[in-house]
Amino acid sequence: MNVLSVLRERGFIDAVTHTRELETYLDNNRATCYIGFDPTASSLHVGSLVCIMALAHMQRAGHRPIGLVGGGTGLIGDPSGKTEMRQIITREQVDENKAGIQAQLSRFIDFDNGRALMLDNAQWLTKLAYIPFLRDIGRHFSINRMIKAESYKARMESEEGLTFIEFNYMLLQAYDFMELAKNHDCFLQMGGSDQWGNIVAGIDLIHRTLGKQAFGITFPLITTASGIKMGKTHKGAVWLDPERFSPYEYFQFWVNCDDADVGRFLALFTFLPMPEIEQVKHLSGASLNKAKTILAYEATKIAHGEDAAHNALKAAASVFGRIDVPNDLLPGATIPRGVHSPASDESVPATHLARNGFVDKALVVDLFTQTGLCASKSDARRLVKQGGAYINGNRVSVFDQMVSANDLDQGEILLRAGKKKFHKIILD
RNA sequence: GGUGGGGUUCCCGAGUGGUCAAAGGGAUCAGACUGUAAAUCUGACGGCUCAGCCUUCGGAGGUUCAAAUCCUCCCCCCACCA
Repeated sequence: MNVLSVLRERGFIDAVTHTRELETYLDNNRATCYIGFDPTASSLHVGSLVCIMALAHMQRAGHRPIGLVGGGTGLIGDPSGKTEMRQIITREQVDENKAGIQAQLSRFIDFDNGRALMLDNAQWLTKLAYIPFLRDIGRHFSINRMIKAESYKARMESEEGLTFIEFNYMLLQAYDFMELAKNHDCFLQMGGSDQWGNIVAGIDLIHRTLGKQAFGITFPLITTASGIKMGKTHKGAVWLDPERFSPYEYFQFWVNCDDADVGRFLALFTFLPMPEIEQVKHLSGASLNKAKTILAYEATKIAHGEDAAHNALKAAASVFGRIDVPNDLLPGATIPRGVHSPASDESVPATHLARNGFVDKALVVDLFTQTGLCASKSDARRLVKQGGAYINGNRVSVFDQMVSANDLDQGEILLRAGKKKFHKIILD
């Protein structure tokens, strides 16, 4: 089965240009393809995961992915799919963020021996001279056509308007594609569906300047079953950087996905074989939770490694109770099978505090605030008042309760806010 | 550059001298129900030394017993005109 079919089957495809020709091209070439990533943050988040996984699939199929960091375009800001102007970032920030992104991508893609490339469009974009650019590139673009593009239309009609530099984004991205086609033999660009206009513009430019056929694939915008863009939580974006978003939280993010999303997410965000995933779609009720566990495990393993996935699973079992992973469910998964019993472990978020004068000195509410479980002391009071605060599994009923000696369990205290948020206090 | 309209608590959006920590909706959080799901219902939703007090309504001043609401200057956004 060729990559295109794999991607199609797993739900990656929103639109494809020149389907027939692209299929032939992929069948007969060790193709090079690219996706651009914004260097607006030092970490990628699950919003980019579809793109990342697509690159990984391309590599598995023997093609060569290029991760292009938009160090040059990041200085401008893409208006596509945005309702307001994006903040322009500085050169220094771009460089810093670029490093973080490269490191993360290498968890999903193998960059050894030129099997994949990491490039930065600042390399060529910052060298452009205005007049030659207008003369050689600008002449190929029709304003009439551009303003009809969905990405610009929305902004043209909005109150915010569209600035001239944003309007140039399409030309720059098309130029990127042309540059990659010329120097790296890259004739396939992929991206989110909001990139369609930009990708097509690049294909056009390549055709006009190099006289060659290039291709484009776009991915659907992944929304959750409840209709919101995937990857947003109360804490903001779900980052791939373990420093910003721990593997435990990452694991929990997947466990907590909507029932209706499990099959779709397994297809998109794991490499498990499709026939097995099809079986999951027949599950319902509580048994679906086991599939969520596997989804979480596999996704965490891909992003953070096997050890991290393992620890997250253990941590989940220890705070939420035993987790049973049956042998016959998604047999292709590498998750440890059987019953995972609650056991003490190190993956629950923890805070170390000095033991001295702790007992009968520390206010329970303060602990909730200090550990970040509550945003403020008022928030903590509220939590207690509404019965959502627990200390070692016992509900806290009075807001000014002190920590007493019986609250210590081998020098540790397990705090819980609501049903799912845990934090451990360890006394040194 | 001119004229007009705006900037309100996370977001949208009421409020045009006291009854305003500020309607309503969304988001979020907690409780109940469950399966660490969804939907639903209930409650909360600026901070604190919490039945009281303190700080918020673009910024800085001013009028007043009292201002998000009135006045002055400044900053920013939008529309139309040039």
